[in-house]
Amino acid sequence: MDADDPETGPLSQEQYAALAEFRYRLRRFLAFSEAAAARAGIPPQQHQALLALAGHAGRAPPTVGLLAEQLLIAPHSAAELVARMVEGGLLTKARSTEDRRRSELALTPRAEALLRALTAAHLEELRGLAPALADALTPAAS
Amino acid sequence: MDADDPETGPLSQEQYAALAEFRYRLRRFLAFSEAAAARAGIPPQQHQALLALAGHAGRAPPTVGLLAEQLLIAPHSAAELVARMVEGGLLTKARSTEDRRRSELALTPRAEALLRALTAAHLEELRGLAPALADALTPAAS
DNA sequence: TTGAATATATCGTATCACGATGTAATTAGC
DNA sequence: GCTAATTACATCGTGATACGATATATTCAA
Repeated sequence: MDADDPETGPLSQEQYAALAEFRYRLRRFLAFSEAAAARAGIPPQQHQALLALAGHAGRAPPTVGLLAEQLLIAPHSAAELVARMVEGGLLTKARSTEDRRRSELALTPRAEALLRALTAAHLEELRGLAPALADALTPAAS
Repeated sequence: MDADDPETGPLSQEQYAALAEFRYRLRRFLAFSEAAAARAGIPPQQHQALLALAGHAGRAPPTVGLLAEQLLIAPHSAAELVARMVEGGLLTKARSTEDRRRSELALTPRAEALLRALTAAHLEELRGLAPALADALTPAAS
């Protein structure tokens, strides 16, 4: 643990405080996000899935594997997530005709409406948070 | 859901992509952090607890309730977390003499060493991440 | 002093991702 | 074109952790 030089710089109290502050702000943002998703009636991870899929639009049709990559979860966890979302009427899943191992995913109209409202709220929230986050970040890494 | 104007701005594809990118970078940072904690041999939440407590130093002695506030978890969840950390030799817990309902918390030497190494690694990681995060953030909220 | 509020603790539960494993489809090597 | 290896997704049982409900101890207010 203290194998590789725990004295890599004296690590001032200010640095602990700055990093703690940064993580606190991050938690607040994530809490805001989770609350917003909950108000919209979906689990936070499903919101993230919708955003990742929508953010990918324009490129190749998104698959279960792509979702796993974007959310940093195992492929079989993504498969379970997608199953829940299909059951919840947020996604449609269709075997790819080119590679029948793959399932191509698409947002339902309901999911698109949810994501639109959630994204607007998040952009609004970030407008206020961005400066504070940047501030907490810059002195920490200086 | 689409109760309050889902058309608050057309929400371009770029905005979805930018927000998705921001969240992806956030996930990568959090994944880095969790991996670093795991390498140090502690659960990520225990690392966050150590950081929150250390970042608070200089003010009144930290308590279970303060930890709950900083981590955005319920007081009784913080009590459970602290119990695990005391058992793991990371924290000491002592009833306050002023208000015997409170438990004052302190890091053990082992915890301080762990946190020192973890914080150094995180500041290093943030040095590289900060610009990218800021970039992903600014256009999103513009 | 009695009741309300505060701080922490305990117990059972639910969620969600994971590990291990399995199946179907595609590709590589020959 | 046939077998082996790889890729993509799926299923089942498990574990960690935060929560709700509740309880106890302590302090504060009137």
